[in-house]
Amino acid sequence: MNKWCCPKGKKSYHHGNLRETLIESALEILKEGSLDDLSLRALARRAGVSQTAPYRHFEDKEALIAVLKADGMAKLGEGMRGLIETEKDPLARLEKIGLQYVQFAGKYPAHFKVMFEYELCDDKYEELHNTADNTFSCFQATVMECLALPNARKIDPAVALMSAWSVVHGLSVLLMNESLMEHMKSDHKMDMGGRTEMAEQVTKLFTQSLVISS
Amino acid sequence: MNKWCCPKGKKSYHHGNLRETLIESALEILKEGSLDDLSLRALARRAGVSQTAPYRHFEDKEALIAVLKADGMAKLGEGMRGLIETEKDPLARLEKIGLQYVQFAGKYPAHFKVMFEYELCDDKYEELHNTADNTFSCFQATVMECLALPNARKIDPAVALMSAWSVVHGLSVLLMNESLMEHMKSDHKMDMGGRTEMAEQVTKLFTQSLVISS
DNA sequence: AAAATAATATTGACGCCGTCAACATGAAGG
DNA sequence: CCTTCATGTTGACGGCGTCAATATTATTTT
Repeated sequence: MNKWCCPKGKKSYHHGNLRETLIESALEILKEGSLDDLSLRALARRAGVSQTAPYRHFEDKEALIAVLKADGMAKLGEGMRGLIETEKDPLARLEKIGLQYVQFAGKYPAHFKVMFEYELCDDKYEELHNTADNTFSCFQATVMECLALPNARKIDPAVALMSAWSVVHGLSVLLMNESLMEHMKSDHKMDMGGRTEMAEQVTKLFTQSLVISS
Repeated sequence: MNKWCCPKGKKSYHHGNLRETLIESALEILKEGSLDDLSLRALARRAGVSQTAPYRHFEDKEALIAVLKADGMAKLGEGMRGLIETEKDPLARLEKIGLQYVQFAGKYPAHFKVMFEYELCDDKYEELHNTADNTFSCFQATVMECLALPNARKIDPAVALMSAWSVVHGLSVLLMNESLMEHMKSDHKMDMGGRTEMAEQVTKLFTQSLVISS
């Protein structure tokens, strides 16, 4: 395939690579814009194609969103798998995973929002389902390793998992919300420090709660 | 005012109470529908009024949203103030406040989403700013009381505050997300139990991390 | 090579949405 | 009574997701 791809930018009736182009454009928009800027029509425009062309590649807008969600989940998962291999201490790894999670949200807020705020019945999209499952397993495995530590406190695994996830997810969301952070700084005389430092300290406080304090 | 209010449901050119009607309708929609169902046109329709009538009472859609956000913040704050008066033990109170927070999100997910996912420069809306500030202070004060306890561990106040808020907010958000919860239950053999129990245990785990374990 | 088929893209329309400009109605106050 | 001003209406604009009908081109079959 792709044999007919126009060699010198000549306009041809068929685009030849529209699906990938649309996805890439969408990811670019998510990098520099907000969720509202993401419309099928805008993507079509950007690809120099008619407004309904995308429907030959995505059943509807949700199907495109599902791909973007899967892409984000995959990126999150890659980072986690990297840390699973390089950081063998479960507690230290959990802290690093948490930091990574928060930084991802800070770097790509719109993409992060699509991943977690755009709801769709996602077992309808197999790739998304599997990818999310995979990424989630990395996180879960690390928490479970922490609970298996000799000095671990006795905590219900489900509670530990939800707690860990809630901390990093909540922190990600709150830090992304400018007006909330503005409240903290100006009106309550709180020095929030940098994103990274805050994330490090918050995750550290959490991991400490998993083991017997020495 | 209101003198001209139609006494027997007779249609009159002037509605007489449109602003409140719109707000109430919006709150109803948030109770039983999703955020997408909330449009100025739908509200106007529901009030039996033309599509541009709302613009005599709200500069634009954001201004209406600001009112809804303020309303939600006020309700959250009321609950917190109630607990400040009835529960004097800071740790127990923090747990109850956390539970309340999570339950609010569970009961009114759409309203909760408007409050935290619909971003707007909210110091443009004074009432919202003040209400949010007030509610936030209740939460902050409780965390600070915990840190002032005799057996409190030494934790940076900003870190403790962000941690506490992250836990309850993150948990609220994750529990609201059906597909994420579906992942947990089906694919990872986790029993999440009920919303309430999970919230209780998660917040308890957090408050324990604030004090020296006995 | 020619004809049939399937994939891909286009045009035009529909009903939503937020919002604006111009106009209509009617209550309030001199 | 007559003006003023808040409140409501009509009609329009551009944007959105999406559908039906049509056109163009790639691939496959004959």
